[in-house]
Amino acid sequence: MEITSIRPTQAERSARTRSALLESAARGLSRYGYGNLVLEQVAREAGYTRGALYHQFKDKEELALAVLEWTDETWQREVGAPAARETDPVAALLVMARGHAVLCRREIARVAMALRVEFSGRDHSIGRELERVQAGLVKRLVRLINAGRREGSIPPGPPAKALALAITGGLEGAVITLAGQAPHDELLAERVVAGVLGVTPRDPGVTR
Amino acid sequence: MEITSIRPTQAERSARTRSALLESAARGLSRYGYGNLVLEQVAREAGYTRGALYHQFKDKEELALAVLEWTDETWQREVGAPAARETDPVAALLVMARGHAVLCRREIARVAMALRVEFSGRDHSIGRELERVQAGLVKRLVRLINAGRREGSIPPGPPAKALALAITGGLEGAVITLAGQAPHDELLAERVVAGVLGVTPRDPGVTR
DNA sequence: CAACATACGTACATGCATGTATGTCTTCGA
DNA sequence: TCGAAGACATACATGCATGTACGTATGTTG
Repeated sequence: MEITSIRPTQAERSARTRSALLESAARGLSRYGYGNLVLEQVAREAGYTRGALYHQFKDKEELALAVLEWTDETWQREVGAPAARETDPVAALLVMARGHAVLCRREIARVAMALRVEFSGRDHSIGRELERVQAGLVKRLVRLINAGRREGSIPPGPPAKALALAITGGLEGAVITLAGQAPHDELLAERVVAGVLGVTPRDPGVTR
Repeated sequence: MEITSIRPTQAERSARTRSALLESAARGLSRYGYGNLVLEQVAREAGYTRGALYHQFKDKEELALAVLEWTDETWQREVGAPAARETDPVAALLVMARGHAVLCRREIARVAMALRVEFSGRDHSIGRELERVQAGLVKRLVRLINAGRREGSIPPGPPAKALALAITGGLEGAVITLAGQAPHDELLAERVVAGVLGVTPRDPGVTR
């Protein structure tokens, strides 16, 4: 970290406004969706005008793609990485559930759901990027599920991919609807995942 | 049923076009959401023009409200009613899960999710109606959960309302993401609900 | 069958959000 | 220190979807 207070260099300045715009856009996307998102408001809530926004991003689409990338990175860092440190597959899946619930309190996890409603399955760059991210997550879940089944901690049943899809959707839906009702959101997120997997979580009853 | 084939009376004609428009709008809403829904396309896919649409509905908002009401009625008839015939609370909840999954194959269940993304929590008539429907469902779920807990078939845990919210969201999210992958969607919907409740379903998957 | 109402199509007006072009000020490199 | 480039604001042009006004044809009622 260099000295940044007195006179911010241009790169820093640019980076600051960029993240401010990204955060504002993420809030807007999760609240209103892509179609209803108005860039004037995004810029103003970040403390700028549309001029700054169009200076940083080519157009609305590229802004949305950047937000998507940003949220994915955040997810990988705050949910994916902790889960990766678990050795037991089931434990890893449950850690992901809890982490996702916690992340959702910051209402950034709704971005994916919002964009999915509007672009899922369409021939559109946002839709494709969305499915790319989703596919990566599903792939990871499938590996964990298969590992758990080989290990015997996850019972056999429907194809692992179906379980993975159900987990991503069910988890997102549940925590969004719970709207960050701590502390139940974590427990219930865990229960959704455990239920789909067909395992019984240790469930301390009173979250400990 | 009167004779309708030779010369449709005006009331019948009107009713036909109205449901055609409603169905088209429902598809459009679940695919694109409210903001991206273009009425020209809605009308054309139903075989009419925007003139017919504006004759049947005051404006876009009223159309969306009518769609919402229509989907709710469909849900009550095809999912709610069968569940109401079950005496055991847990059985009723699981029947609802399966029914919801089946309903989702017709991609009308996505309507609520799509509208929720854009209007949830906002001061808007669609948002309010959405929450009204949601509140009714949650109330019903809460009653079933409480009954099950008194009966002992559902273990104690977080507030019943939190469970109910998690069920609605988790169920919707899971079946939407599964996108009607029969037959797994039914089983996994059931597992989501069972997981949230903290019960173990009989699980005919491995047909014991 | 005549007068009227209803179902629907067509044409126009309006608003609003996006994207672009231009201008101003600050920072950077030589 | 001076010119160039970057960061951002302002002003303008364009497109597109909504809503409305009007026209037409098909039923309906006396």
